[in-house]
Amino acid sequence: MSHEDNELIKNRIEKLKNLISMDIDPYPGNYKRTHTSKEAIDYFEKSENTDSEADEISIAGRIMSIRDMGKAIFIDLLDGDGRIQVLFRLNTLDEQFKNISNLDLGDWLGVKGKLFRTRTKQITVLANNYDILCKAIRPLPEKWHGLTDIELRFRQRYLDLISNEHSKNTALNRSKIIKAIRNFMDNRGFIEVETPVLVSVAAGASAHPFITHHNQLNQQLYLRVATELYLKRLIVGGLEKVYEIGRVFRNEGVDFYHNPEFTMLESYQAFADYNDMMIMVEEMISSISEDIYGTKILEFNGTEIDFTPPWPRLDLRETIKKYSGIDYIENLDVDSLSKEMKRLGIDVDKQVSWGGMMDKLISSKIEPNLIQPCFLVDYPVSMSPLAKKKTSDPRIVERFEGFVAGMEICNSFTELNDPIDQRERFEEQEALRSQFEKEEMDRLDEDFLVAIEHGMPPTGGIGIGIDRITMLLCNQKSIREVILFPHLRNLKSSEDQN
RNA sequence: GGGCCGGUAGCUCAGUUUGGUAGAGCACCUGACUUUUAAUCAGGGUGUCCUGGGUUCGAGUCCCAGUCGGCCCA
Repeated sequence: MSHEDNELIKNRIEKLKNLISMDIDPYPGNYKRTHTSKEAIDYFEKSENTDSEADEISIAGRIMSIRDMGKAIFIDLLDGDGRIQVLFRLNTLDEQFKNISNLDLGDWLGVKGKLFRTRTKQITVLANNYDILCKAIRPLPEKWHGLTDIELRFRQRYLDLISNEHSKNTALNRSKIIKAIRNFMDNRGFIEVETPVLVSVAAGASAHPFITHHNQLNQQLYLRVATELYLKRLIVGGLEKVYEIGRVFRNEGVDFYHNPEFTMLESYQAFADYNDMMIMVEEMISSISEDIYGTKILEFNGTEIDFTPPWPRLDLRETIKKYSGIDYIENLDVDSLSKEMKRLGIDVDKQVSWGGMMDKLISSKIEPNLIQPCFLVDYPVSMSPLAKKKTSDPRIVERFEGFVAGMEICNSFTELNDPIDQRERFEEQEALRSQFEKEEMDRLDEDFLVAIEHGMPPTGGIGIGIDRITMLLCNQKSIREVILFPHLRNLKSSEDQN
């Protein structure tokens, strides 16, 4: 809808013109506030307790509510810390009082005045003077029901943040979680690094990449699907403990657990193995929970989740047997595994590799049962082209995945550092990709192979999905609630957005 | 990819069964009110009923196609 058509916008533009005609700048460059809403309230309470008179203060915020009593007007201002009430009176403001009629919900306002308590004991700023800091020309969502339309909440997240306190809290908690992870890693002597987002081989995970292009170099590039292989190059280079918190991009569907771009923590540690990684994960998650909420036990989706270490280590083979009756070691070829899975009613596509079928078996029959934090340990080699084989059984690698609330939250292995074996595994992946066109496989990265041919020490690596950790710690069922701007389809035209 | 549900005022939603002048609350506009707080009181309806076709004397409502979103399944 255009501005000319909408009466609410027309009214506001009219008020804007009124202000300008009175030589009032509706968009000043700055405003010096002395207190946030919370600081002002704390300050007043303290002065009450010590019997010292509170000085005049200045606050600033967005107008959320106007209660006009004629010659007295109450306005609620919302700032980053919360809300505070302001009282405007005719006989303290005079001509500025009349001008309040040019204010609307959503405008930004700076107010100077002294604090007091109303009859109902609410701490309030008695305005001595005010400045318009920004005139808004579109209305806010309704004050009581707020903004509930899920599509609008995501497309216009700023409105969601204004109207829905829990959305704001989730955003703040996500920031706290990432900070806590950085602290955790930094305190353990890891160094934070940044590796390329634009890569010429989208290696390090089995995922469809996004394709892009560099004009001047006339070079096809991909957005990374993982940071893994670059971080391991750094291990080769002698940086013994590294991590990166970075966006990765996977060209796949969108649902409760997946967004095409998401944030991963990946970390690699020389002279460590996957057992050390398990300890790191359980310590990290439980200590973050403790840091932010003061407890290691949180509710998620109506269930109590106890993050207290140690988390059970469940042998993958035994766990699959327990929940499905299938022993994968007895079914190492495509035909027999697909027969077993069909017997369980799992629809198996002809165009899926053995590893792809195992993935499906685990996600459909095992994952939903893993509610309390646990690790599934020791995976088949053919599902894990970057992991080191167990010395006791070359069909199995030292790999684990962590699960909480039926959701995979991390993936880790003792890194494969035998360059001959690594090359063979990559070649096997490339062969599988040409055999199963629909399925994505890990990619051979020659430059990475050259790196580890120079020698990578024994290394433990871990990848943790930050979005999913945030879901768990913020009690959000959907990944879209913890990503400020989740991916949505485009609307047909910009016309439709208004 | 398949099935089901939804899109009506700036926002939250009725109205669809059984086709007949487009509705409510908040917001907004006019007026009253100097400690209110979902302020209150009196008055005012501001609309591409998601889009495009079709049926019909007549479509928000029925039919078809599309689009965006939600839920379930793959």
